[in-house]
Amino acid sequence: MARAATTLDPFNAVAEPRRREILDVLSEGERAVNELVARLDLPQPQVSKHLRVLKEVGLVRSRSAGRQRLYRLEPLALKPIHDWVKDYERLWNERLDRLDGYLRELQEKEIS
Amino acid sequence: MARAATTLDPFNAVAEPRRREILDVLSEGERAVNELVARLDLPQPQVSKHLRVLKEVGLVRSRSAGRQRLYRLEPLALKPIHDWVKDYERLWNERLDRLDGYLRELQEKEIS
DNA sequence: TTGACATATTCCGATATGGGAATATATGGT
DNA sequence: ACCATATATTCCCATATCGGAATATGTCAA
Repeated sequence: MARAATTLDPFNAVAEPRRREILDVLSEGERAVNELVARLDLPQPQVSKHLRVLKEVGLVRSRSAGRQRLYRLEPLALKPIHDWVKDYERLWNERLDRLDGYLRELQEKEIS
Repeated sequence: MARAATTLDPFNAVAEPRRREILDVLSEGERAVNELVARLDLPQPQVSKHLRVLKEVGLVRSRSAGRQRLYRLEPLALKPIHDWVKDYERLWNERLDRLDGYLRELQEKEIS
């Protein structure tokens, strides 16, 4: 077995920087493949392929409009990622607090 | 070129479920490879290999203690991921709000 | 129907990945 | 020095990945 399929979960889908860029653009609103290609300066097939992956994990939805295909973000599909990292936020805040405390200590010594 | 190296950024490192599990255990505190192996029921070499990746992206640090090697989490290295998804939180909350509003509307109609 | 435009799919090649097994490299105890 | 324990590394394999190029599919317009 190689790496887990990108299509399985949002973590994998989002591991690809280009796909994150696509999502970033879509966070501004619905966009045609066309516009994404122009915006990201990527070959059209690559964009379509990335969109396919994003769609399979439920991160985007699409609808047809004339000969264009409009993609929109499905932000809720990112929640699992958020939920996972959120728990770690506490940990690094504690660390920063300790660092802060340490710096204050140093400063007091300096003053005295 | 194939997929970007897992060792490049935390997004890739964390895309692997086993590595997320390792981090989850380490979030409880420093652990020896030994203990991780027992906890996760994985072959020792795999654990060491995953730890290597996590170390290269700065997600963990290690220190020697006798013949054991203790690994500890470096939570701050997860912040880039948090920062990225955080911006989307607003979007899905808005969506949920609209859904909520819609449900209230329905309810009011029902009452009247 | 034919042609232009928009998007999706397929085929190919290079590469990185994760797992397994075996082995190497510490380090401590006797 | 020798052995046991703890961990890291290496080798090999099957497979999935991304990129590029070419091509297929779909849709509108004249």
